[in-house]
Formats: sequence, C-alpha cells, structure tokens
Amino acid sequence: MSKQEPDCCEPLSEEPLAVAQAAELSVMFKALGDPVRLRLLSMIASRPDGEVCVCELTPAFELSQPTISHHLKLLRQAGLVDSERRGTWVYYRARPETIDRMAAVLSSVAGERRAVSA
Amino acid sequence: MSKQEPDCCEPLSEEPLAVAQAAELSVMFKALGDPVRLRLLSMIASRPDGEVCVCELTPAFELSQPTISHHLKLLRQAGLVDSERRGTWVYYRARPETIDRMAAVLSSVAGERRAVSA
DNA sequence: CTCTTGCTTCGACATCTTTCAATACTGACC
DNA sequence: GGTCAGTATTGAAAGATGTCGAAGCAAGAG
Repeated sequence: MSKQEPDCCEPLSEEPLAVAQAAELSVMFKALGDPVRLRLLSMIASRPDGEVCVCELTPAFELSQPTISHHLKLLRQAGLVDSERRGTWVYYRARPETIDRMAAVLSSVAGERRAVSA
Repeated sequence: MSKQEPDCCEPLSEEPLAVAQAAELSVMFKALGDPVRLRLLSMIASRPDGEVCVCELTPAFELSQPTISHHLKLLRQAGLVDSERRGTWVYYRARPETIDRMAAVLSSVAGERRAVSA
C-alpha cells in the first residue's frame, strides 16, 4: 500500500518537494488560485450526478461566456476536471485523483508540523 | 444537514462554495500557485525543529534575496506561515491550521466525487 | 442546406505578478 | 556613536493573467 514509484507520487514533506514536482503541483494550485475557478470546481463536484453542463455554470457568474470557458479550460489543463460533449451540450466532471493528490501534499506538510508542535 | 455555520468553516462540497469563502480560499491557493513558494513552504515545514532561518532559504534558490523575501511575504499574508525575528535572523514556521483547511476543502470536493463513482 | 443555439478560440487591452537593483531598516558588535 | 550582516521595502521593467467582443466550430431543427 505504501509503494510509490520513484518520482510519480507525493514525496511527502520529510524532505522538501523536488523542483520538478513543485513545478507540476504549482500548476494545479494556480488553477485554484482564482475565486471563479474555485467556485466552478466546487459547483461541478457538488452535483449529485457528478457532472454539470456549461449552460448551467455560465449564468451562475456575472461574467461573459468566453470567460467561463477560459476558466474551465485552465481547470482542464491542470487535470482537475474532464469535459465531454453530448449532443449540443458540454458536460464537466471533477477528477478526484488530481484533487486527492493536492490534498495529500497539503496533509503531509501540515502533518509534519502537527507532529512537532504536539 | 444542509446548514452549516454561515461562513466560518469548510462548507464541504454538498453545496458549492460561497462567494466569500471562495475569495478567501483562493488567496491561499494562489499563494501555492508558484513553484518557488511551494518549495519554500515545503522546506519550512519539513524541518524537524519546525522553523527555518531566511538565511538558509535564500541560498537554496537562484533568485535574489528581495525576491525570496517577497515570496515569503505572500505566504505570510495567505496565513500559511508565521515569522519571528530573533536577533539578527528571521525564522519562518508553517501554520498547520491554514494548510489543514485547504486540505479539508480539497478532500471534501474529491470525496463527493468518489462517493458517486464508487 | 440554412438557421439557431451552445461552446470554444482569437485578438486586444488593462491589470496583476515576478523579478531585480537600490535603498532602508534592525539588531549585534566594536 | 559607527559599522556590518541579515531582512524588508521601494520602484521599475518584463511578462503573465482575467476579461471582453467578435469570429469560429459543432450539432440539432426546420
């Protein structure tokens, strides 16, 4: 259960993040470093059926449709969501693997600290 | 269980992030949306004594001292680290509460999804 | 095939970020 | 006091980002 490839997964905070990993992870964090994108991901993930049509996301913001499309593209490029076209509509769904990886990195960083201050 | 505190804690992904929370959280994610800052936080948190002197952080990067100082300031403003001056040196330490909060938001988002796809 | 609707891409612009050199501040030491 | 080493702040330049309108593409309806 604890096997990991050499440089595939979370390095944990025992030793600092490698440069390459930091670069990769920072793309994901940057993608969530905008309130609109955070809300988009949250709206996508909170749907009971796991997916949302762009046509439902767009009117939730006071932004133009191209702008929402651009934000969704960044989330896609960061690996946080997937999109699929079905007929006229495009549906987005969250990618838990990526989100989990970010959470794991954070937990390991915070966990290290808690171990010390406790 | 549809109601939580108005705007204090993690709203979880049952309902989408409130606008105010998204704004607050996005500052934290943005702070980690840069590879240098990600590595800085990682280096700070991975120290066994929980703190690092700036004089040790600066030479670890090929960046000028003011640039590192600026990145540390952003981490501080995001609530991710604290700093303390002792004599000539300034020491930084991680703030697990903030990091945990980010991890919790991510886990709840990913968790919702896993529940669906499982 | 043409029209319409949903979404993406393009091009442009204003703003925010990253970075540095120069300067200022802080505390120790002489 | 003066000087020096360690950090922080300022000011400026280059680049990245968020936003829009206009144009493009895809799919269903007539």
